[in-house]
Amino acid sequence: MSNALATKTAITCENCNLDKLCIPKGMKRSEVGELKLLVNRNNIRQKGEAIYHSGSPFRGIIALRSGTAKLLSFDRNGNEIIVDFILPGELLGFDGVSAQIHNCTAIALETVNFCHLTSRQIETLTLSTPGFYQILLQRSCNQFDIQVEKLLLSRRSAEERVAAFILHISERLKIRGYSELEFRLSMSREEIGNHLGIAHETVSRIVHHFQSLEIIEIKAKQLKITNKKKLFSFYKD
Amino acid sequence: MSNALATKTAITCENCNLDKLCIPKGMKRSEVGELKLLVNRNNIRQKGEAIYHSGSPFRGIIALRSGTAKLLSFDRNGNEIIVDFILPGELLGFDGVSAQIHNCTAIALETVNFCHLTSRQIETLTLSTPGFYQILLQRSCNQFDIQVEKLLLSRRSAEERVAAFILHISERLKIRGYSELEFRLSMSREEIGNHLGIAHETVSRIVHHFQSLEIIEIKAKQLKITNKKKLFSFYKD
DNA sequence: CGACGCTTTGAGGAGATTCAAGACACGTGG
DNA sequence: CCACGTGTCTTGAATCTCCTCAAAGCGTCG
Repeated sequence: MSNALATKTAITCENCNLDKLCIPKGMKRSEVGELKLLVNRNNIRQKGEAIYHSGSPFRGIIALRSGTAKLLSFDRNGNEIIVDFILPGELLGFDGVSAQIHNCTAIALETVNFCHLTSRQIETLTLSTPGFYQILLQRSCNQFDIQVEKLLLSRRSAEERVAAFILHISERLKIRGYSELEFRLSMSREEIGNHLGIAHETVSRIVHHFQSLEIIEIKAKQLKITNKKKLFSFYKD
Repeated sequence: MSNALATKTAITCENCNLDKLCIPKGMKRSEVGELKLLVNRNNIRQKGEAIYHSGSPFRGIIALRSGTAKLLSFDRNGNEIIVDFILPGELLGFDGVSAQIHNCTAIALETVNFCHLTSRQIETLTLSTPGFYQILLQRSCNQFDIQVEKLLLSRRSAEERVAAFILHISERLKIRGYSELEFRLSMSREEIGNHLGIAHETVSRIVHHFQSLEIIEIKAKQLKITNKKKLFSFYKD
């Protein structure tokens, strides 16, 4: 059992990120059952398979129930640029809303299981749940805040970026109820570097450096944060 | 007359960016008059004055009628990081939608005149204009596409970034009906560098380099693109 | 067990930064 | 209208961070 994430019960409507769009904002708990019926569950993709492709028509929002994915675009030379990693319980597909055509490609980093809320189903929800659209709007404007956060990060040193990366993953896993101090990094060094805008060799060197400072323990993809405070000081100092 | 922008008639509801939110998407031309009555026009800020501050409550969307502004955040040391420049006819304020608190500060780079569509007025429009919310959603998800564009740009050389910066400004001015080949850069080299993530000395050197290649002519803040094709090749090759 | 891909480690080099100093532009007041 | 001062812009030189290239180590999976 190498994948710590897989040991937890799969994400359901009640604990997936979509709940933030339903339960707290006017949608009654009883209605969540309705949502359950609405949503297409148990879609599977194997490692390396695409969930959707850049250029394909937008078909709705996706929620990862288990597994991890990468969201990527391509530069003018056709090299992939990893825009984000999507962790279990997180949402995917907003890159298709604006133009109704996906701007990015989503690829499974390991076997993933996901729900699919189609455009039509979103319409249904909009009608039955007043405020649903407003929530979608807030959620997507949230992208703006995230964008600013990423901009700030892009100005910082390679070391600070790696520290921030580990802390962000940790925080996001924690929110969904996973262990925040010990988890598996499903992505390669190459993919981490790509996402952070640094060479994979640099990632390797920094991870090694953090280990020698006894901030983390890392063996292959399994990561353990042993001194979160110190790691955080790398990011915030 | 040093400011080429000021020579054009001021932006009105009919040619401001907001029109994209109304006319093409279900709002009849006749209703635009209604919008005119709704909107608070002729707000003024002098150079250096804030339009809104980070941390202040969201009060609605703003459309610049004339003048230029910068949208900024602060890093952990309190240094400003310029998230974007806002040109005449463009919209401002989406950084406050998600949390209902502004995430950024907007400051006039020269005297600006702007319209203000308050949250309440947005509500009114939502009720009277079906699909208005959907359009706002698309507009804000558009942020996602822009974010990807910026991510790609952040991976490129300083020279490519400056080329892209000039071309982007040119394109945005063109869309609003201004000259695309000759315009005034209201922001300082320092501010350009800040925005692009490079030192202001580097901006200076690159601008000088482009001049020596006869791609642009620049005198103080006045810019003329003399070889757009070549400039574009710097960006896309 | 062997092959392949991923990761680590080292050496050298390129691009951009930082620091420093001088040129220029602009607005102010005499 | 010009002299002056301040802030912006330019230019040069030294330095640094991170990249690229290269090769070896390690793990994983057929």
